[in-house]
Amino acid sequence: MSVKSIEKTLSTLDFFISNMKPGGLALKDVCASLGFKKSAAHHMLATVCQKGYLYQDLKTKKYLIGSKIKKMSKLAILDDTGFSDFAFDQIKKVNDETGEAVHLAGFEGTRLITLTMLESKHPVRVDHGFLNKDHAFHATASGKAILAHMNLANQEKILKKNRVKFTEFTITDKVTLLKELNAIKKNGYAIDDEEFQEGVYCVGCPVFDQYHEPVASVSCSSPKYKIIRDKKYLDKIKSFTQQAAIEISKYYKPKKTIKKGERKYAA
Amino acid sequence: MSVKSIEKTLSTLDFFISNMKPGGLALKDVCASLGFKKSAAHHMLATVCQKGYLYQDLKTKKYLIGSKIKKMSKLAILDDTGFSDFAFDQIKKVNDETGEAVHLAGFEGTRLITLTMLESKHPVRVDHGFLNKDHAFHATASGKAILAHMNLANQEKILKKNRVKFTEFTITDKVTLLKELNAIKKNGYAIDDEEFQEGVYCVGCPVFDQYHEPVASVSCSSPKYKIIRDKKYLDKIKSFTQQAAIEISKYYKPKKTIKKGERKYAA
DNA sequence: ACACAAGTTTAGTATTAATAAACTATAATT
DNA sequence: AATTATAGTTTATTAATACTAAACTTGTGT
Repeated sequence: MSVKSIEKTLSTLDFFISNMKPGGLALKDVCASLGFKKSAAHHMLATVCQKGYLYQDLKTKKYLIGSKIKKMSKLAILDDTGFSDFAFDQIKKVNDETGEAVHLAGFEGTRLITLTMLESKHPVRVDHGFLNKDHAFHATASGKAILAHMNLANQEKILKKNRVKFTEFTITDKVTLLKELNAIKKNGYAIDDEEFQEGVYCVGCPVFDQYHEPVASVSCSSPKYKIIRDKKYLDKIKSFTQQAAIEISKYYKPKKTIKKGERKYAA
Repeated sequence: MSVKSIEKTLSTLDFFISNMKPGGLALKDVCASLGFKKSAAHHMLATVCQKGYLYQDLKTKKYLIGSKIKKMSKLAILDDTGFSDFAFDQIKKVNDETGEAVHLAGFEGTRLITLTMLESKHPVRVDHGFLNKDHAFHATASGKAILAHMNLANQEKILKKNRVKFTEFTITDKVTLLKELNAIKKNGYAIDDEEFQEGVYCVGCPVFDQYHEPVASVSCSSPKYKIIRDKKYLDKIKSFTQQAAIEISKYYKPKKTIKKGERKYAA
């Protein structure tokens, strides 16, 4: 079950984060974009302002990002960039060698999150269109690579969530998907053959922590026609992606600087 | 009117931001601290997780800061540090010359926010205990300095909000406060004589934008006994604080780099 | 293996958030 | 300057929803 007024509120914050304009956003803009009644939206925004997450300009009546959200941006808690930074060199190597888009994905509970990515020859470290966006576990090489190595209980939790059909090749059937995951576990890499986007072929390899629990994945995407045209091209991508994932896994191995005690399992 | 479920949710996010622990926070911790029933809290947290603002570790069941919040911390929208950076040198000068705590406060709608502060000899640029915290307009030198120079309509809006009595010296009576504000406007500086904290005496001066609208204030706090002991000490503090406020106001004067058009009024 | 603690789910009720309409204030138009 | 239009705010009502309580499940420690 979910609490609807919270959903609406957080969707509104999402909207502000993605669509902020210099002078702020007007009530009617929020209503128009999110389909709220102005009265209800007003009550909601008043409450959000009261808590300091937004604030309303006294003259223009427009809503702006409040101090609470700004405060968040300065918090040390959020600095978990260590892993992404460590992984970056490896990600870059795959990008350099293949010239294709490379992604590093992590997961939070049942969500798959893009931590870092590199576009074909164009490094994009801060592209908020894709970065931190959550993706489908069942329809991506990154997702399946992680999923395959998870314990069955957590696998189940993620698969229980809606398995959206993105293309005609998206595997939505549970049994088929479980077979696929088994194969991935044996092979050590996952394939996304136009399952998320048409014409896009990806290879994904899992990153493990010190307990050999999957915690992230590296994936490399290529236009499918290249894969078809040159059989060896896939082998090349596969090998570099796999190597990167192995190297990144070492982040969890030698160093004892990582939190000990609390973290006995994969996230 | 305010929406209670939103209040609770945002209070919960506040709680996570302020009280986060390495392994995350447990449901029972949230309930114990905020006085929620576990069932209700569970529904709420499930929704917040669904929206990606938090997430739940699959093994430990503890709740952690989600990607949405992390994403916020990387957004360019939030970078309004220009003003604080410009002001810092002036703030520092007051701190160097007086050795006392100096604050730069701005405001968001009807809230007074600490933007930067310097402790006696100990520069604290990132102290989340005080930074970005919102303070009382009616009981601080910073607040009254801004309030005095505001237009009456906005003054009214802020004064309408609860005027809490912090000490026996806090002015809560509206008529008395309005007289005080008039005097401040004439003098060009505001005094907080133990109105917020006992034994603490502050001087506050307004910072104006290009339209001569008050947008911020500089304040300098001193233990009251020093003020009593040495009459000239107050003059010294007053003079440095005032000078800083005048200098900081220049941020809005010459440079045309500031957003033009949209911002015709004070925030 | 048992008991305890923490988290999850469910169904029912009472509170609450959304509605609609009236009102106010501000901006645009003639 | 007066009028109309537009956006935001407030209020009372009702329909919906979030909270409660209790049963259930899962996991942990003894």
